[in-house]
Amino acid sequence: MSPQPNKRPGRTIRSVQIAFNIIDLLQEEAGIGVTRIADELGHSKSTVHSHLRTLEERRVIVREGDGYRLGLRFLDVASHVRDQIGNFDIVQKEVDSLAEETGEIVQFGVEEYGKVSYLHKAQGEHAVETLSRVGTQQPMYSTSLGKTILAYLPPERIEEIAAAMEYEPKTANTITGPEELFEELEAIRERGYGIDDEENINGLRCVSAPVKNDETILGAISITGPSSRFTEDRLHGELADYVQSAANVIELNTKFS
Amino acid sequence: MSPQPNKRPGRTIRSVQIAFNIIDLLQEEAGIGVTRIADELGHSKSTVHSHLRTLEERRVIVREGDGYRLGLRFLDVASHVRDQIGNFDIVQKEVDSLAEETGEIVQFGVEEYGKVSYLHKAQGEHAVETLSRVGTQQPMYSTSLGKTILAYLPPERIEEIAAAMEYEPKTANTITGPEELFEELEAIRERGYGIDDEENINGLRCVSAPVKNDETILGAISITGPSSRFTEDRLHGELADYVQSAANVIELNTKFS
DNA sequence: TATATCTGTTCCCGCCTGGGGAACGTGTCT
DNA sequence: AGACACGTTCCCCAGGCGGGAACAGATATA
Repeated sequence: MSPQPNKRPGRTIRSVQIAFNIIDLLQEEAGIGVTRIADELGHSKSTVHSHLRTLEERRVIVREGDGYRLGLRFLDVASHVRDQIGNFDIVQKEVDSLAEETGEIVQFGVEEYGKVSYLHKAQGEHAVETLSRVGTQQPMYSTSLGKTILAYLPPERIEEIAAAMEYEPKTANTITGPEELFEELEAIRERGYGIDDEENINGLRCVSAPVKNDETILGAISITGPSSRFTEDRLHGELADYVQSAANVIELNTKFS
Repeated sequence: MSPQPNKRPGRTIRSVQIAFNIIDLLQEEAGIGVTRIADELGHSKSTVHSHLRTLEERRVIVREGDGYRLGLRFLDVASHVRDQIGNFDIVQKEVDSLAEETGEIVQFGVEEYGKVSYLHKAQGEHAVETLSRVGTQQPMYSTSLGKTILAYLPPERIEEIAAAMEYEPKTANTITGPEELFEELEAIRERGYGIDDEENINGLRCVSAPVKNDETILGAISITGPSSRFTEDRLHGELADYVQSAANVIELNTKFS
């Protein structure tokens, strides 16, 4: 469940861990009850019971029929989170319109904990289905969004993230080590946009452009599609132009906020 | 902070309460640190510290600069929550298009814990600003969404919710007691849509139509605007037609899911 | 109707965990 | 240097929490 390079441990609180295990479980599988949860997590029913009570009182979960699901409060929290990130409205608008214009998948991502998290995603009409989903994370070395954001982070942050990185080859083209990565980052900085040439998923290519506020990078915007439609030429030409101008629009609108 | 009619208490876990107090606090005010949180909640720094560690490990919160904010993981959770509710895509599409068509505020809400929670909201170009926000809750007796949903809940559920209700007069028109409420619900069932005639906020009127799946109500869709534009005639004519046909579209598309 | 077997709930006990105080380390203002 | 923020760590001890078991309904099986 957690083969990730563990963070500094410090002191961690068991009850809270249990509570979030329950939440995680309910996220994956809604509508289950006390007994099922207790089995799944290896706790006694009474323990789970008091946790459910607590979470219910907090409106974190809701009793529905005979089972629980996550509460709508999370929608509220999510909208607060988006607001905290920066001017989300502009990003959303720009992503949506680019998706409509091109018909492909357009995403906006930011760095969090050394990974890329998708803040918003829009799919045009002939968009391919991908597994990425708003809020989920992907590695930085195998995605164009990740590499592009990484390229513009402060050098010490790059080092820090790169040090904790575990290069898992997702396809034949995936970057497999730091040297290769640093070269790639340099290339991105030179040309101003990042490429994913079937490095994360076979058959898919992406281009992405950085969105900066002054000198600090906020995130990146990318467009994704099948290699058949995304030829080398289009990727470095038309498509790169698209994401770069979209990034510009966002930058201009965020500048004065 | 919690003047609501308390639920059945049972046993509740203190650490988890503290954890969510921290989350709530960070939702309201991002970027604060250990000391500030400790002061605000009346706990020792060490206590707060271990909680923050736990939450950070869980990716619930993120350290940013010198302070914490809620993590993007919430976006993921939120999208799961929406999926669990029903076919959210259709709802979203229908709400958006109705908002664009009419230029006003359109919302979709469901009942949770005896209140209305907004699942989605879209504002057309000359939409008024309202305080409602996705995920937040409003009382059922003073909103058209609430009354409409309530009208189509099973009778025993209506009783249950009505019993726990505290009628707070928000404007001169707010419903102030059960008799009045039940009459209103009956009227809604007869005409098939609900009205809010400045009962929640002065100067604002709404119409809403129920969205059902077979006999169970899923939620309701509403349109909101200033009384100047929302005359009696338009409300019961054109605007009622709008929400009802939108509700129909949603019903037809959800039916086979 | 009785029996069995699922649920969810409650009770109580004893261990251990989590909350608090205080000391420590570090950086940033005077 | 000093003073005062901040976050972090350490340790203690009480009481909170996890767990087992008993209890209460609801549903199924005979």
